[in-house]
Amino acid sequence: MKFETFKKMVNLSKKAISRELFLENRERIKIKKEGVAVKNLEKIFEAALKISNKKGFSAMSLRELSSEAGLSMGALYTYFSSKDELLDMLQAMGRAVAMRTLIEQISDLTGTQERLRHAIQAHLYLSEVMQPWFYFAYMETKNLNRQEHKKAIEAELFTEKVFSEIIEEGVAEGLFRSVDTALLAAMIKAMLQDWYLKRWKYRRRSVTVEEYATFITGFVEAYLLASGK
Amino acid sequence: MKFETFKKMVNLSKKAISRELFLENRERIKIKKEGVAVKNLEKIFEAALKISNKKGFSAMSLRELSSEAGLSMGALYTYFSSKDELLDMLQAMGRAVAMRTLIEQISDLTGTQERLRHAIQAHLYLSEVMQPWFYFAYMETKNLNRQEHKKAIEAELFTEKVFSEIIEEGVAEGLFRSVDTALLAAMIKAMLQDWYLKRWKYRRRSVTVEEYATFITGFVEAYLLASGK
DNA sequence: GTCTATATCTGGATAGAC
DNA sequence: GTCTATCCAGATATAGAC
Repeated sequence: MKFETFKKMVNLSKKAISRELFLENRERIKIKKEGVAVKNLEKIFEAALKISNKKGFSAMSLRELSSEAGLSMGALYTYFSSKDELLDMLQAMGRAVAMRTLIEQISDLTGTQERLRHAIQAHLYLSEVMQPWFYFAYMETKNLNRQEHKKAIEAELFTEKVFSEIIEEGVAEGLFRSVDTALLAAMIKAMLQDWYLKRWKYRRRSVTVEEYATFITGFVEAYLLASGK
Repeated sequence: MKFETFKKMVNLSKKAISRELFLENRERIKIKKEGVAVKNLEKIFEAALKISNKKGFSAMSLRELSSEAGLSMGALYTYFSSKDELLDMLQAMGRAVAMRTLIEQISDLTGTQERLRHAIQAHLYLSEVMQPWFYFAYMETKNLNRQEHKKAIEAELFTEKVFSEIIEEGVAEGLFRSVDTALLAAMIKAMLQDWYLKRWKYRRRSVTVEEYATFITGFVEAYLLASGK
């Protein structure tokens, strides 16, 4: 699948993401009209990621956020009741969208090798569509409260498990040679994360997300299909 | 080489690192007696990394640093003249120690495959000895001023180049098959970085740094030595 | 629903005693 | 060299007008 096809398929426009955010947090948001709320959340969300990814969430002042989002300080506080709550909202919302999309993408596929390729591709494409959020989530994990931090770790281990299970299946089938599946899955994760953590590098070198996906797939398969040793 | 042997060889005790820090910044530090300065810098350095790695440098208050380091606010300011300068000092110092050690380690080795293995191992072992600094440097890069930021990028690309040059050499010799060396080198970097960025994961799984080094070496060699495709 | 104005507190930084 | 006390800018958060 081409990246553009994927993008249309998952249909993760900024507005769609903001609507998710609104619905997920209906109880704590004071605004009642969905249209207004979604429009403003979209602005807050985008502005918060932009500033945080430049200087870190804790260094972002709410004045700055207010000016970047085009809303007053007072208005901001009708969408969340503290800066920490904003952090949790951003984190929880993005994670919910990402996890749901991933699960949708990786189910209903047959053939071990096909599934491995597709899982790698889906992870990469998704992190490309939601790049600012993925970068943010990675960099701010340590600033979350205990509960949210735990969920972030679980999400990392869950997506890793997607890979280790496919690999184990391939080993059981005799398709792949026997390897340390946990370590290999961790390495796949690390490589997938590099794509959104070091965008400057790959952009500078004009590497497309498709090329990157193809490279990783080839790299991993060479290891799994290697003859001896 | 075993990790413990490496550790003794490079002799990077905390005190040694602090002495470097003192010598590198002699002009901006007001304290004249080397003994006093090194002892306190050691405390400041360790405390700053500890707090920053927990909550981020910008969220660390100097009062907190002062209490963790066991020095008053006033005393802190005889070692640096602003919080930003402290950030730059930490960054510059660690980078200088790391780069020098790496260059020492990777020179004077013959045999392409041997050099590749050794480079991977040296990077990992070094990041293990200086783990708090490596984690800090990665997470705080975006908060550096333009000049320091540029140097951090250069250091990343320099170490990447170490790998791509060895690989290119191997390809020229006909030892390795022809691959995208830039991408492969970037992937090696990403995997090496995961070791110090996600220590919790590898500790939880009781993976030793030697095992990790062996795994990556095998992974990369399988790709470089793969037959067809 | 949104704004402006303001209360309150915490942070970085420094002066001056010892 | 180090400490305590203090200044003041800038932060989060809220009150009340519109």
